[in-house]
Amino acid sequence: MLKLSKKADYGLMALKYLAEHPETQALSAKDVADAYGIPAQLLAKILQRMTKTGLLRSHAGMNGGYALARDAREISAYEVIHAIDGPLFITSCTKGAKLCDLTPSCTIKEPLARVNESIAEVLKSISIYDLAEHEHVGEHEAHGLVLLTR
Amino acid sequence: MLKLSKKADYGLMALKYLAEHPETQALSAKDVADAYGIPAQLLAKILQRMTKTGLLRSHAGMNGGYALARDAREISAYEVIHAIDGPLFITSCTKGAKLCDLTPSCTIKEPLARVNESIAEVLKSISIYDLAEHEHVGEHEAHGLVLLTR
DNA sequence: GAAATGCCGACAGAATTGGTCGTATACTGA
DNA sequence: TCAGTATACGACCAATTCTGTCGGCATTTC
Repeated sequence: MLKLSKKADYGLMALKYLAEHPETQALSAKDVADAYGIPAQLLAKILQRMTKTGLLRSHAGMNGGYALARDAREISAYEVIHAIDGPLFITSCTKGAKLCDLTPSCTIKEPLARVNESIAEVLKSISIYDLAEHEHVGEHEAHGLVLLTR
Repeated sequence: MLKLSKKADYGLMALKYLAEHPETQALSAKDVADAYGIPAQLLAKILQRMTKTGLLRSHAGMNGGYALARDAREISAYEVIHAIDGPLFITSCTKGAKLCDLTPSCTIKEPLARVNESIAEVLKSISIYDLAEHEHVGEHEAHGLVLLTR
């Protein structure tokens, strides 16, 4: 429970991969899928989703593919997850429309909404850049991450 | 995505309810289920789970039921969720046994594990007591929660 | 011993997620 | 302008997970 969907995982992996290959103009869905052994068509759909929400730029045709729409530092894990899995988040009674049908049950919701916020904050504080490996500087970067997310 | 299971929700609600009725010796699964309109048998199983992990004390027979095993302040949301939904947590490739079967894919895991930690910390910082309503002192308590979970 | 309750495993139905297929559209280069 | 490589997108099937139910048993009280 409380785990990311595979799609979100794939999405994060893909962005990470793109972030690690800034030299290339664009990478096709297949390129990335092959790199990680992800079903190509599925990943394609995921990338398309992210394109629609402005995280990626796409280009059809030969040598086409996807590229980050912004600097990896400017794309948060939160955005990725949100783009792929929708509005998201804790507390199964997704508020918005009507409350938890039955009874004034969900008195729990309100406090949990705060937990929600906290988690969102954590995810927002992580960027794709943080996920990517930066040529063995890893030692230090990793340390930074610890502080970031603590 | 990333939402609590209904079971976890139910569990939290039930504990909250118990915390709000400290005067009674024990409340039966049915009592609680009726109070919130939750399927009684399902809730029963959930309460049993929590009993096994030591969050609740149970007592069979007439006027039996469940009661918190400790002060509400000493039971965290984390414990509840953990008891109900198992070991839990982010990153779909549940590490433990083998890694993500395919390729050295999950280079993402490591950084996400930290996110995981952060979320766990947040959940650990919330107690059942925080969820319960304390006779209109609410204003202040709620404020405290905000700070807590920032 | 009967009623109320907890305990537990098995299982069925529902919902969600993961993954595939087919087709249309766009771009590139020869 | 044609062939090949890509993305775009909707429909759909398959697999898994989650929710909820049932049945039988154990324990306690009256």
